[in-house]
Amino acid sequence: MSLKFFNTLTHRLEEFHPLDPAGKRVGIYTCGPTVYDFAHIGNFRAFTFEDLARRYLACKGYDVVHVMNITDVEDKIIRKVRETREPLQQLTGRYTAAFLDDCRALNLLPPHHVPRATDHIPEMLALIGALMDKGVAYQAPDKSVYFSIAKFARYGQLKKIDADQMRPGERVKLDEYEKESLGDFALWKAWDEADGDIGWDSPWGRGRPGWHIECSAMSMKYLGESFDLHCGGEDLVFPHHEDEIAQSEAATGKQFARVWLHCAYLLVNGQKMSKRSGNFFTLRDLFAKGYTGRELRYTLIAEHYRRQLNFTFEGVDAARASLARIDEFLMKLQDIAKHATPADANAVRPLTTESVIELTQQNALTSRVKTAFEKALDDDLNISSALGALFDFIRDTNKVLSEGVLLSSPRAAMEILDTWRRFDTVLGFGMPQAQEAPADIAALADLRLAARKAKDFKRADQIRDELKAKGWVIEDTPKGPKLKKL
RNA sequence: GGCGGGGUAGCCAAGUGGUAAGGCAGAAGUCUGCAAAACUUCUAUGCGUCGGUUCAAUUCCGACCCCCGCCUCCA
Repeated sequence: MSLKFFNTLTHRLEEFHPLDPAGKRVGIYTCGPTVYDFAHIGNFRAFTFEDLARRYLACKGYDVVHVMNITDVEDKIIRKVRETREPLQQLTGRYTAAFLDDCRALNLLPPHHVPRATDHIPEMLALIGALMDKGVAYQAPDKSVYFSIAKFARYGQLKKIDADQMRPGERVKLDEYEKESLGDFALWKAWDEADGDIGWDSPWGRGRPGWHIECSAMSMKYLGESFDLHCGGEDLVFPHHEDEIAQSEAATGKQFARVWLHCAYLLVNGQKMSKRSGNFFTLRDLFAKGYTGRELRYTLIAEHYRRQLNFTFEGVDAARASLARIDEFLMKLQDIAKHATPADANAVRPLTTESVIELTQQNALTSRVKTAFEKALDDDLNISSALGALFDFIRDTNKVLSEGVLLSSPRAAMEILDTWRRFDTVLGFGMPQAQEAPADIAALADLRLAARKAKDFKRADQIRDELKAKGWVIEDTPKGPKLKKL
């Protein structure tokens, strides 16, 4: 089956083929955070979607090299340094560490390279130099260096921008710049007093890099002048990615990234997140409300990346309930698999007629879900369809379980768990861990069992309530009572 | 003004020219001392509105309404 992605560059669904002639290595560059504050759940929607793309490529057998930058010098950072007087490196170091913590909480696979902008000033200067040499960049009277979009005929590949129809936003004061053309963007920003001691020497004077140049310099350094995938939020399409293409391709004469993937915005209660409307959340805010990284991961990943995701607490609660269903299912299987013998694990135990039937029945379900899962994700990461297939599988297998068929077959349970582990390399939800009850809890459970046997149900229910208050749920199964941590 | 995405049950959401996956929530039943979990059944004559094409449209075409995003440093 072939993997298809919706390429922003061509605006079409395209079959994915790596640049690598061997068809093996895939380079992905994802635009990382600007570390001047905690990242919010909207940021993490993008990072989670990129993680899914990366994991799926790996699942398909590609050798993925994932690069994500850390923007650690930029206007907002400089403003914060000025306001707080905290040294730049200390400030960005702190928020970088917080960001990486959050990534771990969401079970995002660490990128293979996490380059910081300030560590790559020489690479950026070299790129700017090349653009100056080619005559597509110029130094303006304000000493800043700009890229001249008029010199790059292909400008506007990602987004059809008609300069005459543009309505400049309100965030930029045009008269602050001395550019030749409105659309020109800064490659190097000349130092001014507000920058304080932040700045680097360059052939064009002291200053700091423009926003886009770091991504071009660092992606090409780690992935080569041409590479496979470049991802980010849809808000980066213009101007950020457009400008990256212009400056990279103008410098190298080669195609920059071949496939561009952009995820849609996350809204909160139907509106754009903003601190003013009180619907602005970081991961920390949600942890404080009792939600886990895993629950957020499910929430963020469960909606197709090109559709707007409306984040609501009802949505996270639904994610929690869905995960509980999955966990219940997996723990039931783990319980059965626990009784496996070494022979089961090595699959050399002679099969009984009964277990052959069980395995055959289960193999049919398993192969169906594998096919459906892959077919769904091959289709531009259609996660809804993939999860649908998974829940179909859970229902069908539960049915077999409730008929008592699988209960005696640790080997079948192990095989299902193996299949699930493979799905989970893509989903990253993790396998649930049944917790052993501590002695005092187990003792209470024994007391309850004794009460039940004596038909003292009032006492038994009392103990059940007591256990619940201590965070343990007791379930009576045909094999006896089972304790579960809440 | 330009460009783009979307409107499917209470909520989230997949999908197809042939009569609506899945999850959450809800109802009833089986099981249970009672529960829990699981299973079974039920919950959109309907897929924004109005036209058109077709044997047949939610799916194609046209018009319209509504929501959302981007249009210079926001993932």
